[in-house]
Amino acid sequence: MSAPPNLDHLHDEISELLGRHDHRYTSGRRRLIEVLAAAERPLTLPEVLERDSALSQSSAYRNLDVLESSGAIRRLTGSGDHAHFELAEAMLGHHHHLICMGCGVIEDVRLGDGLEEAVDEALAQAAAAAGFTPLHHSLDLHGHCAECG
Amino acid sequence: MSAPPNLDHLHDEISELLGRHDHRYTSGRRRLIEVLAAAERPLTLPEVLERDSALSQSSAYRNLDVLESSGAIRRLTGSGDHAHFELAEAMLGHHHHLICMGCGVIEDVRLGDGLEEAVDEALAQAAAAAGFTPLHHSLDLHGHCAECG
DNA sequence: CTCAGTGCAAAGGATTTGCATGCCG
DNA sequence: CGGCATGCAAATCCTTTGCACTGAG
Repeated sequence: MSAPPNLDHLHDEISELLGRHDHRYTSGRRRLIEVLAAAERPLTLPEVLERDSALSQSSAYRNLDVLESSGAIRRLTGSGDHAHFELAEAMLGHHHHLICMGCGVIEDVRLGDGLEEAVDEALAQAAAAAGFTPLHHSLDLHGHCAECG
Repeated sequence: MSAPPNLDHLHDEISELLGRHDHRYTSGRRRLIEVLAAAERPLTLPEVLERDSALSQSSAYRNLDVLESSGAIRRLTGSGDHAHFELAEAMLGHHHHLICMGCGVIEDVRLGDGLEEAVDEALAQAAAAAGFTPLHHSLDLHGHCAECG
């Protein structure tokens, strides 16, 4: 579950998503996906560039935008200066995040289905009362990682 | 509970918090607190300045930092370009947020105590397994507000 | 006096964009 | 060919900082 799916299948899925949005699955985009798929946690842009030095900053940002708007990846904000990127839940499955308030690192966690359902239901009610149309929820734990004590 | 506490009492509490951190409760800081207390939802810096034109941008940012580090207010990130600010939970009580993906507006919501406890317990277990020290959780619903359909 | 607080203007820094070129379909 | 994609450099824009000044104790 925490392991990424087969790479060939992953590329097929992404290709399909991009095609549906009239975008090409170019080599730069494929490299981004491979970096994210190989990572064990959400990465910042500098971390992505570190792991594949052939990527250029501006194209990487542009392609992460394209991948995000096509539903292939997810952008996480709120932890320090840099946004973090990870494969979308369609690929990784629904999960949440542990966010270190010291160094900003983010790790994935999964909770029980029962709890997820209870949360969704409670939020759906609150949303309805406020005139909101719910799309998805995020549930993060803020604290300190092992390194930051 | 969703109504802010009595203003005098609020100022006393903030004053106490600031004093504990060796900061003064100056008029600029008082004005910030009054704007946030009067708001029905978390505000961005431009929204704060709009509501009290006597505030200057840089001092407002500086004072919001001081207020945040003293535990008087909370900074919310991840919704659009601007951070949002609201009184800390010590003042407003524990709650969560509905975040509009269209216009970025944020509204407060409260969930049942039972659910909160279940969430905390599940997160505490996950955190322990990952070597994280949990401090607090955040639970947001992302969707579209009534305006953004 | 002393030192935190203030405000203006300028700097910082993550992210975005203009533009000329390259490449896929 | 035609238009999306790329990459460099420059621009944007929220936020922070330098510095000289003011005010409270």
